[in-house]
Amino acid sequence: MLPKEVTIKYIAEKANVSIATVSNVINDKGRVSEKTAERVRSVIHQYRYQGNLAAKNLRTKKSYLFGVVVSVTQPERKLKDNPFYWELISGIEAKASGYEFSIVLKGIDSSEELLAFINQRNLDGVIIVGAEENSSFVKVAEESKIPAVYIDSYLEDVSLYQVRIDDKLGGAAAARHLLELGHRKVALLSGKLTYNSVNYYRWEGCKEELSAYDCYDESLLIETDTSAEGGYAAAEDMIEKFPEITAVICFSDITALGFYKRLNEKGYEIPKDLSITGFDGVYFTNYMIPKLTTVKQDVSKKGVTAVNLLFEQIKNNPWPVENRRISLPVFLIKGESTAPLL
Amino acid sequence: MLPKEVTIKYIAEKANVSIATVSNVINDKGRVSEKTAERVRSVIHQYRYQGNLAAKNLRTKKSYLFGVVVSVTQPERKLKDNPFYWELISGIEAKASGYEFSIVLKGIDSSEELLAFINQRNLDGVIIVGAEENSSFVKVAEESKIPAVYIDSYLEDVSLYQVRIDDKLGGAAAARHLLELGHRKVALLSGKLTYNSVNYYRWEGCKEELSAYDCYDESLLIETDTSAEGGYAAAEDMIEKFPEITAVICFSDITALGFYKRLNEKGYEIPKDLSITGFDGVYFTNYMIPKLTTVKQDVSKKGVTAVNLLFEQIKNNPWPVENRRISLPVFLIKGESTAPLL
DNA sequence: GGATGGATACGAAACCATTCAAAGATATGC
DNA sequence: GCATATCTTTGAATGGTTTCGTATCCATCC
Repeated sequence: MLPKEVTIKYIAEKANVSIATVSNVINDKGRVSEKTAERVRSVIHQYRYQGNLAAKNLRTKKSYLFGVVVSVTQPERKLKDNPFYWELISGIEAKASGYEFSIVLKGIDSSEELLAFINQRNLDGVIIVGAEENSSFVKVAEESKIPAVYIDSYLEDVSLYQVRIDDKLGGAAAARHLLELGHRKVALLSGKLTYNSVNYYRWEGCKEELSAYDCYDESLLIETDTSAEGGYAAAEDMIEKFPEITAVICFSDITALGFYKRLNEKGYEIPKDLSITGFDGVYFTNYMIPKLTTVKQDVSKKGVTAVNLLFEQIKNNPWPVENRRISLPVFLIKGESTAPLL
Repeated sequence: MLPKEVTIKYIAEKANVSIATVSNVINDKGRVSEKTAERVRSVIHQYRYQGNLAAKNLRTKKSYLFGVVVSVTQPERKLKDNPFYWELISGIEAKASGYEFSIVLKGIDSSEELLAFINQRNLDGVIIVGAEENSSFVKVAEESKIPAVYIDSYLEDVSLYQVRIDDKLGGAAAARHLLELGHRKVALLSGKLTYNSVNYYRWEGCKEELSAYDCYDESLLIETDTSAEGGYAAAEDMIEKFPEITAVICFSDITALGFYKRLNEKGYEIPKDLSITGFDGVYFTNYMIPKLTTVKQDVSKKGVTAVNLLFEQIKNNPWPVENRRISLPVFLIKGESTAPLL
């Protein structure tokens, strides 16, 4: 005959010990004799006791939950249609599950929303994707003093934990690849190019590399939305205004996707008329026609790394500041969207 | 001078009322005079009091959290690389946020995992994506007696809340479209075709429509993985074994993506050599070249609807069983991947 | 003036776990 | 055999909220 709810108290009674002892057994506090512990464990098993997380949470102020915060598109409040996020979350989720943690996915609109989210939810930590230096998100997360890891941010505060890729090297790799193929008129298709953003460093890498060949041209730098629509729209402008360009470095695969489309509509052939490179190496790049040459990152690993960093903080195992920024490598994947300049 | 933690007790003291009164004000229980309520509210505001969710959760057994359960790929434990999921979750997240709920995203591997997840987390509800009739996931969710909504399931138990699209009609629409274009040798590229699955009904729709023209051919039904790889691999087989086919209905956009790729490699042209249709209408179909003809569903709305259904249950507002299955419409989007048979 | 009743405010229990100090039990050493 | 040290175990406090039943207040009416 099971009681309506099997609590620690119930287990204690059945095992003929105090509540405290049961708690000690569960949490492996070690001060319980093996004999007693065994008995308690068997009762726990018998009644399938599973601690009440809410009570535990209240007492210990730990929730075994952490937030994953991504910003949402403005008016419609939708998560951004970039498979990058899904791949990232896949990595995060897998790793977190291994630690008995669950993730709360939250699209955030404003810093107030973030603050309320963090404060109310008793989160044990938060992973913030793509916050920028001056963004209020960063301040909020810092002030609320919960363990945080920033993905794809370039924040100057060295005490913050950050995971990113070597964006600059990636940009440089794409540029070098095109330069080696003989291209000299290379356009850059960036997302919003704010200082210290992912796009900023990709741009820097490109710029340095192109400059080395003396062919960097500021007017060929286009900013657009990091979306397929953005790429599509940019293509329109670009090919009309700058007929001389022979290659385009897209700072995101998804803009490359849109770019392809518009180019195709206009009757351009890739890579014959124009060489294109992408960035990120999300799964669909393998299926683009022609296969996209792209700077690949291990997105899933990025998520895993962020979770690891979060746990180091949660376990109160602070790292020396010089190790708190982890930069993962990038790999240039040569597809068929780039060709030697004839 | 703020106390370390501003609790309801603290507010009560500052407002010169009892804890109970503060609680009543917060929860709009209405037995507080407007004068007192106003005073309490002002103190709450002054100290930026935000209730402690853990305590509230313990007391009320509500967590303002619900789970979104998707199954994971088997060995690597990764979320499936289909943008469909992300779009779905986008809808769910947006709607849930509006209700002050947060979503816990969980990749599930086994029914034990699901059970532990539901029991421990004090979830107020759970949305289960793509569970099949005989799946242990369904049993677990049913037994644990928490409000649940099934997305993309065909479960016979009429008491369960289910959201899906009219898969059969969608399949029929795709088939009819091709038939109208003159195609008679139409292959079907399905995902795992288990009874009462989404694929099953898409297949049924196709079958009936094709049969009406007396051209349904069982041997042209191919099962594959619902992934780009699956589509790619299937294309290989199909075009070699069945050179007579003139059109292919893919039961998922992502398989169509893989199919395109392989076709392209083999030198086939779409739609000249083969007409292709997809299913779901995820964002990238607009950017496929040629643009994919596909049976579109409003994925985001599907998520929103599921959340609504969940809330009806949470608010203990059970619906008559005949309204518990919501079937959303599908729309045939004519792209450029289908053409009249010459 | 006292009884009546509705509106308002409150005290205390309950939710379920963890934790700390202290008590109880057992073992050790002389 | 006794004092002391070491393990085990426990009672009680604690965390922050909701809720139920009761107490208080004040106005109204006879």
